[in-house]
Amino acid sequence: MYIHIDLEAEEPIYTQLKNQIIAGVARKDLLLGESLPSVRSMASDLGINLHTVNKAYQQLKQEGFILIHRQRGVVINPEGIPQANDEYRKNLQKSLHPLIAEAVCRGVKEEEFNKMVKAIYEELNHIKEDHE
Amino acid sequence: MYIHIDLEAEEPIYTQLKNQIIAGVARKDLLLGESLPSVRSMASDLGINLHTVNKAYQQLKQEGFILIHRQRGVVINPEGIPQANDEYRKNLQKSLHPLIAEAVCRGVKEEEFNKMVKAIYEELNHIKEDHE
DNA sequence: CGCTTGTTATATATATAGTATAACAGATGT
DNA sequence: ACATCTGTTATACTATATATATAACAAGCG
Repeated sequence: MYIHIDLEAEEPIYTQLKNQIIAGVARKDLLLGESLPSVRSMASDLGINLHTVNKAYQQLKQEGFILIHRQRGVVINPEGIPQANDEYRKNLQKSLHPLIAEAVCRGVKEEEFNKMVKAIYEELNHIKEDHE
Repeated sequence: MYIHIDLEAEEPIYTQLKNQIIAGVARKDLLLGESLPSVRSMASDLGINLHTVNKAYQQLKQEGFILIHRQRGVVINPEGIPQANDEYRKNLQKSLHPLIAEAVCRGVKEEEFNKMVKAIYEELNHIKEDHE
């Protein structure tokens, strides 16, 4: 899977990496059980430090997206990603609230907001060609 | 308007303050043209430093939520908040994307997501009692 | 004039982000 | 057995962001 890091962005590198892996899982560009590159080779590929990759991997592991076997490496959780629970929903609501508050101030109605959400859902559901 | 700061939260204080003011505008708890406390009195009220308040105010000014007159103080933009434009929509989409990607991974369908959005829109539209 | 306003300038402390090396420990391949 | 790959841990360093503490400046108002 192609991953692009913007070193100039204000978003931390490990966050960019995390989000792109999560997006890869969401759009099934990364399948359950699929391997990810080792911290060293991923770091080398992206031109960043291995600790930065490790930080992203550790958080993805903590959140249930990946499993890390001592020497077999890193794989997308073959059991699937832990489904939404109350704590997750609470946090999602907390993240969504300020975005919607500003949207309301700027005149974005619920229908338009829903259209943006729909567009993102559809983008993530696009069928990908099997390449390679 | 009541503002509550959590000093232990990972979210920066100036961000908490910004978001609560924006939410106040969204739910019309703060009206256009209404005054905000001076940086010093707001800082004193919240038990934080005046520079932290100033940072929040500067960003709110930059984003068009408030006007700052040299000595008359700080007011919610009487002309109204600048309406959504292409740049704002692009940024909103950028903020929304990772949230939805994770939601997809965790089995949150578009309908449930829309329900959460709807709940927040409704919370912001609740009519407030006029208290003083 | 004296007060309050926002503003600017330093200085300091702490935390986070990122990099650079180095070393350790477990599993694999030859 | 041995070298090699894996994740992991430790240390050190730089840079930036967050937050505080003082102090001073400049403009308007009563």
